[in-house]
Amino acid sequence: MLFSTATGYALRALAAMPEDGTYSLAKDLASHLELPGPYLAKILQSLAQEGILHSVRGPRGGFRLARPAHRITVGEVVEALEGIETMQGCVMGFAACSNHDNPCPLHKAWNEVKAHMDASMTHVTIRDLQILDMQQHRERAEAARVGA
Amino acid sequence: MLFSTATGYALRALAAMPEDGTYSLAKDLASHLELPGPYLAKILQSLAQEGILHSVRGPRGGFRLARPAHRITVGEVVEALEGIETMQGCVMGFAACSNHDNPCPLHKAWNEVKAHMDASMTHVTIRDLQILDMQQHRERAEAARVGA
DNA sequence: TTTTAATCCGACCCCCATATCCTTAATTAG
DNA sequence: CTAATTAAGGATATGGGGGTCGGATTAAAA
Repeated sequence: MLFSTATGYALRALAAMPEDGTYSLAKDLASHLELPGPYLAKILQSLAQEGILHSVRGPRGGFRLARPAHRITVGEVVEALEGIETMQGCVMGFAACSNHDNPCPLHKAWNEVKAHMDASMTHVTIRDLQILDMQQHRERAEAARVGA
Repeated sequence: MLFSTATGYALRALAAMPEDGTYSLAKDLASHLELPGPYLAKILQSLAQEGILHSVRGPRGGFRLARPAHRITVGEVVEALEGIETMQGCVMGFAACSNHDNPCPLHKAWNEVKAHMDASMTHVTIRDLQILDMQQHRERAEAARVGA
C-alpha cells in the first residue's frame, strides 16, 4: 500500500468510531478491528494531539471524533501521521527535476498521479469510509450465515 | 519520492554509464554523481546479479550495461531492487478492497494511478534517462560559465 | 476519600533500509 | 610469478517505523 501501516490503522479506526458523542476505548477498537492494541492507542494519541480526535481519561473516557466524520478528510489523517512529504519531489529523486523545467521522463505521469491522489484525499472523508465499514460488516455477517 | 533511495541511485548510475562496452568503476560513478560509494557498489552488485549489469573483477574491470540502454526499462530496475509489491494492494490497506467488488473510496483513483505508473515504467528506458543526464550536464556547464 | 478505569508518556525491542569497512577472490599488467 | 586493481561478500553501525510494556496522570464512581 501507499500509506504507512499506522495511517491505514488510523483510517480503519476512525471509520469504526460512532458519531453519537460516546467515547470508544482504544482496546475495544483494536480487538474489533484485529489491530495491535498498544500501537493503535499510540496512533490515536497522535490523532488527538493533532485535533482530529478528542480524548478524555478515566472511567467512561476514551476517544471520539473531534468533528463530524464528513469534516475529516483522508488527507488530513495522512498529513497528521506522515507529514506532507510522502508525495513530493521527483519520483526517482533526480535533483534537477524539481517541478519546473528539465523534467525527468516520468515527471508528467507522476504529476498527474499526485494531482489525482491529492484531489481524492481532500474530497474523501471519514464519512465515506464509514459506509464502506458498514458494507463490510454486512458481508461478513452474510458469509457467516451462509458458511454455518 | 516514491521509489527507494537505492532505486534512485541505481537509475542515476545506469543513466551515467557509457554504452561503448567499456567498464565503469563503482567509485568513479559515485564520485561523479556524488553518491555514497560503498552503498552504490552494493546496489550495482545487485543489478549485476539480476542481469541488468555485467561485471568483471580486476584491472580494467568494473560494471557495464548487460543490454543496450533502450532495452532496460525503469520498471525492471525497480523490480530488481524493490520487488513488485510497491504498488500493490489497497492504498489504505483495507483488506476487503482487494481489486474486485466493495472497493474503498480511493480505489478507483488508486487503480488509475497504478495503471499510469505501470505504463510509464514499462515504456521509459535507461536511454530516456541518458538524454536527461546529458541535458543536466549541459545546464551545469552553462551555469558554471555564467557564474564565473 | 479511596478505588478504578482510562489516557498519556516514556523506555524499550525488532526489523529493515541505508551506509560503511574489511577481507577475499578474480583478473590483468609488469 | 608477483603486484596491483577491482568486484564480491560478510560483519557491523545507524536511524526510523512498527510494536510492546509499565508507570504516571487524570477523572469518574463507589
